[in-house]
Amino acid sequence: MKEKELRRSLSVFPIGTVMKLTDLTARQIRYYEEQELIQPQRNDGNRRMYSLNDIDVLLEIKDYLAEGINMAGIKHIYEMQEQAKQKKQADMKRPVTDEDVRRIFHDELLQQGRLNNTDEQGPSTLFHTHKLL
DNA sequence: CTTCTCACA
DNA sequence: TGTGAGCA
Repeated sequence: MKEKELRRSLSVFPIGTVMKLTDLTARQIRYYEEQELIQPQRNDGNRRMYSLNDIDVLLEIKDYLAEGINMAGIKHIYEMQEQAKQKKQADMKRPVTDEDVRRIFHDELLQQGRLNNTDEQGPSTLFHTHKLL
């Protein structure tokens, strides 16, 4: 069950293929990389090469965008996933404190608030992001 | 032909 | 985000 992850991590698709698979423009794909949502590798010719995992993330981003979440919100979602990943180990040994609960609750309120604060643009939001949180 | 970076009548 | 320029 490890070879599979390794294969999904292999960067073998040029941006053109990713565009067709995700329906995103090259501009958007490169922009999301700039936002550190994906980290495609480069081949000898400086061409970006994407992995299946990169494509999965891109597809997820497209869904979040469709649900009205802006880039700031999406970045926070992935930031939290990373935090949860690193914190998981430590939390395994340490019992959950009330401060942990407060932090989690605080982050959720932050994201929900972002739906109203039009710090970016397209405010056709105010939808139901609750099911994601 | 495809992708890259940079810039904006 | 789109789009076009000028390269590789």
